[in-house]
Amino acid sequence: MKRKPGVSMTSARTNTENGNTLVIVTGPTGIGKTELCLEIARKLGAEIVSADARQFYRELKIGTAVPTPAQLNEVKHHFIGHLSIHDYYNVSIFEQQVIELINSLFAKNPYVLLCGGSGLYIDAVCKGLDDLPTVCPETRAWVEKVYRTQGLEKLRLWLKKVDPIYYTQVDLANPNRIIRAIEVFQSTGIPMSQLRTSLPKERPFMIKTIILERPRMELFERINNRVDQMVADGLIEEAVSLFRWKNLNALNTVGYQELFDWLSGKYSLPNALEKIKTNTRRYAKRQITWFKKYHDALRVNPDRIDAIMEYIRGCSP
RNA sequence: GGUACCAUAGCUCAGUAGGUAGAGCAACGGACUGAAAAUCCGUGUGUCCCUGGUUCGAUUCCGGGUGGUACCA
Repeated sequence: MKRKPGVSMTSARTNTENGNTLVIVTGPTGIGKTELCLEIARKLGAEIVSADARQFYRELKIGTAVPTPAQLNEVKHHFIGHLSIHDYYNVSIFEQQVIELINSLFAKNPYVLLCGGSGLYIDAVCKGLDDLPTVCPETRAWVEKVYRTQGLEKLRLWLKKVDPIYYTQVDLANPNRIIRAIEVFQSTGIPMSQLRTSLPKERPFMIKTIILERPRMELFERINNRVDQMVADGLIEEAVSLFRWKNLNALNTVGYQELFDWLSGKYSLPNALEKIKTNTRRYAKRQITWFKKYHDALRVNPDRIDAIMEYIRGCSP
């Protein structure tokens, strides 16, 4: 649960002998990652790997602010639109695929860009995940059904019985965490608390992390404007076309759920659009909180391209 | 111009039979290991419009301003 003090989150154990560098560009949604990454990629001749867990899905374009076709054409991007919303996917698969990919990309260029705002996915690339099982859908459905029919307290008691240690560590108000721990035990017979080591994996490359920042008010204004732009670009039509799949996990996403609620008659369209803005702002806030633990990163305004390039090219991280 | 009503948190409003105040939303802070744009936890941030008066004490009662709304001219 608690991370060991002093262990870096983003470049814990790296082998820097070969000089290969993974440049991570992250920050809250709407800060300007896409534009900046494109410019960095041009300067370095590097390719871009997305760390944005919603841009994976090819059906989600407008609402997830994927790069334009022109941008995608100019610089090679990976992990954008490589999945359908009907596919199963998770962070662990991402970790394996990205590590494999970037190691092959280093054969062409000493720099690879990892660009996106999904903190858990970035952590998976930087320090890896423990060897936890991916459980079969039946097991999850079973545990979920117990939660729905018998409530959270029932799950807590279940967890207390199968993993009393994790019971004292986990957020007991968060159903997702408890469900996960139970399903891990049910499918392996090993308690979650034994499988979690939290030991960072060694990566055969250097990591430099850039966290983009702007004044809060400026960021929120950009977010509000971007939502308006998405609507002008056809977000509503996109949501309407996906309405029948509204229960898929990939569509449990800001920008879609609010419009689905409107389509279900829950509230008016102007209300739905206002809620998209609010929920996007909250998402940005959660991201900002997450990135606060990246202690060894460069925190910079995306306009300061010169400082950013100097940081990337500089000898000392 | 006259009459009535209103003025309290960023917004919409409640309240204090006189003892410096609280809801919703917004906002802010935090957690996070295969659902992560997900999921979950925590926090009131206030010249109670201004100014005199009464009072031990006024956001509350009274007078006068100012601003707003409605109706009458």
